[in-house]
Amino acid sequence: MVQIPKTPAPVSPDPRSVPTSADVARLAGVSRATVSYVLNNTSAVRISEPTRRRVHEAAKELGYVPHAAARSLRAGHSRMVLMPAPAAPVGPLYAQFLSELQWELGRLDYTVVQYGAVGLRGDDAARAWAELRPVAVLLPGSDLGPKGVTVLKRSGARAVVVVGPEPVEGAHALLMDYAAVGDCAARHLYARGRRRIGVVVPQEPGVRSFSAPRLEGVRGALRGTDARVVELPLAYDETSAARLAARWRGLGLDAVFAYNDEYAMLLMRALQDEGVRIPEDTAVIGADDLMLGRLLRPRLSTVHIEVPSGRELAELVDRAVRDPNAAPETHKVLGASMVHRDSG
Amino acid sequence: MVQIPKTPAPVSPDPRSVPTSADVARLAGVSRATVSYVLNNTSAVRISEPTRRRVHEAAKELGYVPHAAARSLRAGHSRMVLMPAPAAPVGPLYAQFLSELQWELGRLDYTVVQYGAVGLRGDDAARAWAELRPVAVLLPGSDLGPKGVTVLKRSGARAVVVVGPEPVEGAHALLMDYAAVGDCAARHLYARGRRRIGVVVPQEPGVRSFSAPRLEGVRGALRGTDARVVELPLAYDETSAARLAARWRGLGLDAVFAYNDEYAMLLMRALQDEGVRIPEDTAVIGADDLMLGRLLRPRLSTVHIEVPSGRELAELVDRAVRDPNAAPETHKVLGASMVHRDSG
DNA sequence: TTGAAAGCGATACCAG
DNA sequence: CTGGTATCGCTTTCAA
Repeated sequence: MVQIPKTPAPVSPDPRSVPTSADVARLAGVSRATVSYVLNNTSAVRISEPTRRRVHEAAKELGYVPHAAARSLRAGHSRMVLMPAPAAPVGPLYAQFLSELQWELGRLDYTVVQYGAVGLRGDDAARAWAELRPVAVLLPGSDLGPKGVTVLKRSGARAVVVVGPEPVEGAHALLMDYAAVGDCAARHLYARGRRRIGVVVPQEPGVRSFSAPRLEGVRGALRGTDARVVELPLAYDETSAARLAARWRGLGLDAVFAYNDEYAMLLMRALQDEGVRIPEDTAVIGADDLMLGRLLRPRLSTVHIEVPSGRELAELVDRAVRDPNAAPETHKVLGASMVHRDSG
Repeated sequence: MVQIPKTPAPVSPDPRSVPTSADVARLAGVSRATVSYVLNNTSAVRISEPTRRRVHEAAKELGYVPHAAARSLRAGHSRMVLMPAPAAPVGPLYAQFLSELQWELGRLDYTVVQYGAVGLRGDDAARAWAELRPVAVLLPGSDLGPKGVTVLKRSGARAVVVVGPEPVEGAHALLMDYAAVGDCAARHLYARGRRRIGVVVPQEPGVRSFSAPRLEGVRGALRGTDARVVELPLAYDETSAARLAARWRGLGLDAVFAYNDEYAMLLMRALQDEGVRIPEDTAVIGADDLMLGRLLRPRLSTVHIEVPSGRELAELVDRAVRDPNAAPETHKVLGASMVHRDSG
């Protein structure tokens, strides 16, 4: 049987197809190996200058771009750091943290990839992430169990880092102790003589994991005292705020901790419209220390949250990648401190 | 010459190495092909039920996860939609748009990947993106020339879509006509008798490409009239705002268009502290129609910007991927409309 | 119904 | 200094 040539000798390569290193080699009149050496500046081998030029020119002429998948398949590893993309829009604090992190990891020669896997939860999500064979996985919020961590590690991830309220077996952790935020606010209010304290809990889904610990922090700080805590569900719209404000006097509260500065502003406005004096009748406290709060009148007292620095996390990732067998580190990274202004 | 066996018969496979489909095949006592058939539910081939079970069990036992790179290398394509991750934190409007987009593309079975390539600009960035061989590339802001588009297309991207102020040769475009925002504000102010109009231009780098067209829109709308336009650089901090407010009366302005609601709030607060009455002495107008503006007193007039729906963009991407040869579509997606409240 | 084998594109070893 | 070639993990014909 006549042997059919593998490549039907495309004298003029189809311009519609993606050029490979073989195409470059052909055009430059060298082997694929040489192309690889030249384009990667491999120092172990010395290629003559004329050859280098021919290769570079051929690559440019064809518009050659190496194929990342092929490369990392061959190499057996990549420098991809994977993060699940947040499902819902997140606040300015997180956005700030994220871009800092990207920058810092970029400096360490990692590539940050935010992977939008909607609709996948827990271990399914872990499997989807593992398919990409990232060298490290960063999990803000961490809706992942120890099993998910195992899946990721078995698939080659040298570091799994959760950034969230609680540690996960087997993973490094940057512990955001949100309860401390509530604790901080509660102590402040208590010290200033407030005894009937409302805590705003956003009704929006998805922030539950942030708001619940804050509420618990307040409860914990006031347990065993003569202060009372009332949970106040609030949606982020004017109507909801107005409704809450309308029944304010009936609630008999002398202070409110409002989850964050944005909810604080919403509620404070509604209370003022209702004739409630702040801070005389009711003290109002926010969290996150946004610019916003400084611009309100009265100026908003707030809990300043020290988010982990992108640099800190980037370095943790790098350490973990270099020594995957080290015991998981757990850092508490959330300093909460009261910024006392005028509202309470 | 004695043939050395390729695989040195690892009877008990190293548990530290990542399991492959070959490991699954070995454990299940079948061939790799069978494993692939079973795990992908290939309908063209019928595999006996006992075999299926053995394969599934083996896969689970090993914690097998397929290798995305290998798969897409073999397949010659992927369903990855790539977006450069924003270098600087972005506003709530964009964040909202982004998560909607992710959801909609997910429904169409694409995977959205935000790629954080810091420090790369223009064509270098395009090359870095092209290495991932995405099926489509989405470019918010579009600091990319036609050459970059060519690179992406030659590397197999079936759709390149810019979402920004101006179209790019060869790419689909969702045109955000930011000049219309300035135009809208200017006409409104002019109609209400304002003639000496300030335009706040953020000093922060990175928003230049958004602020410049807004300023131009104002200029364009007032060209040939008796109104005067003054550019007002402003950094997003209280000091800068106070400094600007201090020299306000000297400027002799009767209106200001403040880039967006956040800058508007910052400036408005500083002006009020300086005793400038709003809107009597100076009208203040923002943009973006954030919740924020409704809560200020006076309520902030603002330009509502209709951002493209994630759905719209997702469908454009899908159309383009299905028919890559169709002429690039260009849509104007930015409706700007005045929301008149109390501040001007 | 299952298995053997050919590649996808890039790299690195080993000859020449 | 340069060229074959085996290999990474997976899919998919083609044969058995």
